[in-house]
Amino acid sequence: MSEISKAYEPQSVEDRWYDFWLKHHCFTADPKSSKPAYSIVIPPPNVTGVLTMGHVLNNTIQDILARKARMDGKEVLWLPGTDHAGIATQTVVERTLKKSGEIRHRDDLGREKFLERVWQWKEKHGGIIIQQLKKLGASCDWTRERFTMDPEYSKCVQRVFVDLYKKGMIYRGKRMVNWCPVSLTALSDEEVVMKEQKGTLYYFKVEIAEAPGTFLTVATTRPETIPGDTAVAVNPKDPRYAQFIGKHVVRPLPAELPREQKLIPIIGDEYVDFEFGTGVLKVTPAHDKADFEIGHRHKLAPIEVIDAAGQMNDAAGADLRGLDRFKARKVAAEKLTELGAMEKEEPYTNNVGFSERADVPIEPRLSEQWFLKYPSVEKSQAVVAKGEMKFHPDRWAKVYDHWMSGIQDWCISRQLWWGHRIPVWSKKANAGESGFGRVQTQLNVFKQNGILIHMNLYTPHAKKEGTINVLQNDPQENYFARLDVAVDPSQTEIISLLEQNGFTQDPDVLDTWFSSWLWPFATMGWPEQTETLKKFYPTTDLVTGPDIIFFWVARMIMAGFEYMGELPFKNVYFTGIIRDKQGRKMSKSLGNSPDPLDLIGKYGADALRFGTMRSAPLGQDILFDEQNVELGRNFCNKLWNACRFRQMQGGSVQEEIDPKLLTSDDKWILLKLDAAIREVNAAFAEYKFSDATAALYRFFWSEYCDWYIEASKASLSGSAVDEARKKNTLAVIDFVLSHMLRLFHPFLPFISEELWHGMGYSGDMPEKQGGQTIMFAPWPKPLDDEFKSFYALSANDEKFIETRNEFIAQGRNLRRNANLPANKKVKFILKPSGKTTANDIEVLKLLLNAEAVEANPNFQPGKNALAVRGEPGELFLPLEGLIDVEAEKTRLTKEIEKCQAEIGKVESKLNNPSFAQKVPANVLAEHKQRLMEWQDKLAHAQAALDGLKG
RNA sequence: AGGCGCUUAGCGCAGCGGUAGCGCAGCAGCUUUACACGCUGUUGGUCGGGGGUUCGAAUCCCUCAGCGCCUACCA
Repeated sequence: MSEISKAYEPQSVEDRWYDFWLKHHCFTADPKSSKPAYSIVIPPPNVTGVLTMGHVLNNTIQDILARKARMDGKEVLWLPGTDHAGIATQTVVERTLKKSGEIRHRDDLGREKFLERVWQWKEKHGGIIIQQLKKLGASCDWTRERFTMDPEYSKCVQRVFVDLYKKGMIYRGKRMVNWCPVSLTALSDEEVVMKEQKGTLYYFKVEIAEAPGTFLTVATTRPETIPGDTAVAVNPKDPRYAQFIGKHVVRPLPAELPREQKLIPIIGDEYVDFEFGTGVLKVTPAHDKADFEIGHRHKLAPIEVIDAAGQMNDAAGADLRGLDRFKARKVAAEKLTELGAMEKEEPYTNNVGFSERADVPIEPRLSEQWFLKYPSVEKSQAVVAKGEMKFHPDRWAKVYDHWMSGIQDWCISRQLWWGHRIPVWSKKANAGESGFGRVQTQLNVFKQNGILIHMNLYTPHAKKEGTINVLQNDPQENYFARLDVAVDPSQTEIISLLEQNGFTQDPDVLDTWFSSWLWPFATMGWPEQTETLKKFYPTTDLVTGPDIIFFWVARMIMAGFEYMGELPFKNVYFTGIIRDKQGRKMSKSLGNSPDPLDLIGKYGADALRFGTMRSAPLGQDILFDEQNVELGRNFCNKLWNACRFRQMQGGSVQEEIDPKLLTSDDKWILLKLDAAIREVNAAFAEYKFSDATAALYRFFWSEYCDWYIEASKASLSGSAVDEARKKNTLAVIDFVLSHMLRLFHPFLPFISEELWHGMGYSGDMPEKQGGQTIMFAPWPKPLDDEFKSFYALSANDEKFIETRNEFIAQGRNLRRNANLPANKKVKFILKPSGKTTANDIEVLKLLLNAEAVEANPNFQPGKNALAVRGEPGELFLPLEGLIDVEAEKTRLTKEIEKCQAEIGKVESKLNNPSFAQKVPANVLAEHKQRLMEWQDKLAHAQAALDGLKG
């Protein structure tokens, strides 16, 4: 073993081993391997993103799982990659170009030039996060890194689109969608987050045209949409208003319009809640989802008054035209007041949908979009409900089930440029044109030749091939019919035919999640039945945040069933959310989000990993505190020094252990190792990583370092070193350390590898199973019965050391009671209770920090000698007048009180007649035993107190 | 508004029917020859409130309160 420094310096170690692993292809998965498969696909981070604490948590867990699986002898594929993140990436590039003054709008560049710039941006900033993941130690198979806009991946996306189109699952429809006036695109329901907003509820009155002087009062939060109102609705069962149904009211805005153009009907609709507001609802079909449906039921043509960018249009009238919708709200309210229509304004809190990305209120807007009816819904829902796919923690299964039950069609088109362009070519025809007969005939030739091609003809009257009849009752569309042709973009012949005939490709791109939902198989070479796909699909575990359970997890399950006929993963681990010390979410604006790379630089990647895992219990949010990382650093340093200590003892490495030479301490630590292995295994089985780290922490620090190593010094460097015994102790130490390093490896990959080699433990391992790297060393097995009986390990050894340690703790206590500083060496006297070996005495001396421990079976304590009693006998600390009698009296009195309290508790139970009758025998016996123990302690303390007085 | 979760020592958590525990912080002492990124000792809690079941409740049931998350078209 090479020379080892006093403190662990991760910086000099980590890069070296990462390069080593890469150079030796340790992360590369071999689909031809005969080992059982274990696989994870990474939740692809945004290609231009940077590493956050959330990524650290998520990817550390994946790395732990992957590394553990390798040590378990699995063939592991951890498949990495990045996501093109349509809106986020496009927004960033657009903003940058605007900021530099290069463009005012993306149209200034045009689609192709703009996309060139995005690709440039991606080349420049993309992949930073990949480098950062490497710093963290992520053991991804980088040879298989994928990007959702890779050519092969894009083909998968288009193929799936065309397939679902053919199946009639994808359709085009004019619907109310969530429109983001900043990103200028439609969003799916999942991309809308509800936020509580403080606003105003405006009450205004409208006159009933047929009954002049009679008014209805309407309550609204959005007076700016009044010009878009096409009716007021009341509940037909509402006795106050039912009589007015069929009459008309005069809409107050736009003010300049003549009265007869502002007459709108009073309609009856069960949707209206007569408890709320005034029970009269204004109906704005163009700008409200519910109103749209009411409008639809009553055949009311919508009036659009807000444009795509959220500004009022001409139809909104002279007062509002050109204003931003929020400015318009105020102006509209003022106008109502001015007109004398405003009755009152009340402060009001309601929930408003915000665009997740742009963080502005979305505007419900009628527009033509592509929708997907989800495939394989029932199967996907059942697989979790039946427990064939497990969620950890499982309460998320309920959330999933609930969402799947109320699943809505997915709006998959986005009015963006960065993404997968929708592979549909279409042409509209006016009523006078001859239609599409010629093109259809030509396309049918391709179809007959088995080339993927699907058509939908949209007309006001006919339905063909699953057509959705969108043109009916749509006066805004001025064409007669449209032919949509979905075709795989690789079919260039068809596309040129289409384009020659005046067809153009749909300008929109697909929602980013429409590509991510294929991730588990599209990354593995689908639709080819590749070796990789056969070996590694379905994947074993998925690790992700619960915030994307609908965005991603649910959709992957459905895509998995639809295209692979099988679930995409067997287990889903949902991490918590990383928050700051005060429990706030990490965010850029709060500045409470530490840069993980800074932390790695300061403390090391292992420290960051360990600190994070230690504080991340399953199913709970994580409060990030740099102190945890510091603790991880301290832990690594302790591990480093524990190994350094072993190294300083010299001797040859990993000798055979001779059962005959084992001390009780040796046996004890072997049993503790066994317990630790079992605990860590149990924790892994339940994905409880914080339990695993806690067990390792306790075993290594408290049991191994604090007790075992200190005790073993008796054999290693005591007054009378027995060479054979020393050699045997070193063998035990090597045994424990070599197991421990392996247990640590998934959590602390770098330092464990460094020490594995540094200590020479790799030396006697087979090349592929630990010889080359600890990564493939076999995961420690619990000690079996054969092992235990060969080394004569028994519960008695464990019990003996445990009581001995308790005894030592009490002995150390004597010092404090006597106010003796730790550096004052004192002599203890032991009155042994049974056989006491020289080694036992030596261990006592070391652990008591004593000048000497004198064994004297006939010792008669004089006055002022402190005493404790335990397994090895009675221990005395003679003090000859140095003792602080009062302090000791206080302590003993306190102890007596404690004993009496406990005795009281147990006695009151035992004296309860029904207790003895009803309680199980073992519990009764245990209580009696407990009573005796406390009584014994009481007697002892009482005697000691009496001794002081005497 | 519904659903889920949480409430145990200053902080973060474990325990989930039979003597309230762990880590960190705090306090006191210590250059004990692996480690001050350390060692030794140690102070903190009627387990959110109330009621019930039980011989026995932090643990099971009911109820109230606070916090958090998710779902939802109440203007």
